[in-house]
Amino acid sequence: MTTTNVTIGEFSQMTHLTVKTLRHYHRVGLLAPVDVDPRTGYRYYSTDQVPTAQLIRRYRDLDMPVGEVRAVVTATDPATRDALIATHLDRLQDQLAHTRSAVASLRSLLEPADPNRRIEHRSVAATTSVAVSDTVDAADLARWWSSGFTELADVVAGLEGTPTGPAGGLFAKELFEHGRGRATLFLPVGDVPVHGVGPDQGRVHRMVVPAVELAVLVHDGPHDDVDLTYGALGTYVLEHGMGAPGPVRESYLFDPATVSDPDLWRTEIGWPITPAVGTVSGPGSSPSFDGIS
Amino acid sequence: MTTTNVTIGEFSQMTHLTVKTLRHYHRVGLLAPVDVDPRTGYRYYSTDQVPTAQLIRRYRDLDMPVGEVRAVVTATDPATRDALIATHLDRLQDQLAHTRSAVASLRSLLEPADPNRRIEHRSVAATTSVAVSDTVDAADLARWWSSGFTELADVVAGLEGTPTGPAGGLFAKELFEHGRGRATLFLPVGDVPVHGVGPDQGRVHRMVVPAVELAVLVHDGPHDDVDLTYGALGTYVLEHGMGAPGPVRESYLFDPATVSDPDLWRTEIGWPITPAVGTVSGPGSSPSFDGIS
DNA sequence: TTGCTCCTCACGTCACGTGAGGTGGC
DNA sequence: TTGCTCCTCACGTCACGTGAGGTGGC
Repeated sequence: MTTTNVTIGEFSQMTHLTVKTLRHYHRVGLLAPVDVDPRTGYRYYSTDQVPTAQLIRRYRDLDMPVGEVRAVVTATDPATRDALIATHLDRLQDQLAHTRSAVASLRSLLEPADPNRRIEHRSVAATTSVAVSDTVDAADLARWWSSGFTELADVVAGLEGTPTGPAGGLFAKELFEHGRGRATLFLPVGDVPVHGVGPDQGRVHRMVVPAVELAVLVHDGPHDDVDLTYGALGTYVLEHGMGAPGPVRESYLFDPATVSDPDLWRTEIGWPITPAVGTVSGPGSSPSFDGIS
Repeated sequence: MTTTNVTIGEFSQMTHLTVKTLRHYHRVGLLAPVDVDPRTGYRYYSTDQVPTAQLIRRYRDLDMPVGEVRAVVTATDPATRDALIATHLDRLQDQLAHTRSAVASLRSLLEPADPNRRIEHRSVAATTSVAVSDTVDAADLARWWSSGFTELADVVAGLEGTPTGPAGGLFAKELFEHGRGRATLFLPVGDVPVHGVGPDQGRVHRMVVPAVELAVLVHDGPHDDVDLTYGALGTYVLEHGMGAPGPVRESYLFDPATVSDPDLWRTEIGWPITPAVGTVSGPGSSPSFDGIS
């Protein structure tokens, strides 16, 4: 073992980590020098530590949080380590996909605006459903949504004659206003008794989705752009002074388990409104919210 | 114009920007409400502002800094705006490329280490060169390097019998230790009088690159990984207690103007060492630093 | 001995989020 | 009137960087 202890400046030149960064990593316990002179406070690193420092640099280059880097470089079990790395690489993939769709979405936003889409009013009746509910962060919503769909489908698969309409979602306004709030995914099962779904089956429970008056606008394509439809719909509702409390609804006119291309998705957004007085609103016979009305 | 003023909460639901974020954007002057009640401080937004908010969301999704987003959304000239956007999209491309190479580099680091490469000692004589020098941030080094190469090549193109050796670089240690420092790119032109390159021609100037003793290690491939070679070389030099002051040198045994695939690059890294006493070091006849020695 | 390297400590940066404590609006 | 919405202000987060003021090592 011909290792040598070097000063922080020398170690910095060897690893291309700045002196400030090395002191920071010492403070947060990510990379401690092998020796610290108790009198002067001088840090001494071993040439042994160069490979570790190089790995740390790579992980940080990939924006892995410092806490996770610490877990990776101190992991004794290679399987644990590899799992952490794989999880992070997946995260990078997700970010890349997100960036791609944001670029596409920006391009389409900069084109001349699409003609105003048709908004309709709809009275939706209460429906018995099976549902999953959670308080979630807006940032995690997409992941939550797809795993929730799978959970629901698994439970409903064994039931007869179900579902009786398209799946839907309820999203509390705090989810958008504060970035965290209640989200519910439901599948209408009608009034047939549902064997095997008692008050609780795993996280899936029965619930009666309440009746509501909605202004409804169709959103085509992936949900990265769904804020555009919310904007158009909210503008309409508030300019007509008919906003009402309660969660926003979404109705999924596709099955994400079989339609894997989000470009083919069709979603209806329903914004709660005050019941129309002196206005004739449709009897709820449109195809989309049928399962609910 | 059927616009309506809405509260911050309503605007938040319409745009999917949180209330906290909207207040922040007001504070930093990115998106001001059309009206603020002077008595209560209540913010009121116009439904007109929804499209702008949606754009802001897209730009921020793409990690465009708030200051730039402000410039983009307040730009009156579409050409200016488009240029800002294009610049940012280029930045994203660079980041993507950087991430890709960091992933590749991580994979190779996790493989069993490559056999130790051969380090040689070399005495390099002083050489007359043309050069560009700047104090640069380490983060900008790659960009600086390629544009500097172009500048040098342009000036040298008209000279006869030049260059007399491969291009090289000098990098002050502060560049690595503090993330900012002096960097020099040079092309040896020998002792022939160089017409047209006086003391100054644009940023290109003549300089005598001084003689030095070096430990030299070859680095193959793109420079994203160059810290690995610095680590191996620095470890060797310091374990033998022969570190010397002065900038690190690089010698580029390829022409980046013609070899566009960085996988084919071959770079020599030279770390200053104390002149060998009682050790026979090569006479400097190796091919790489020949132009300098 | 000079000056170069290293040290600590407090604060700054960026884009928000958290949370306390309080008031206005329907 | 209740409680829900909105407000400000101060501080926290993350991963460092900046800069002042001071000491150690060759």
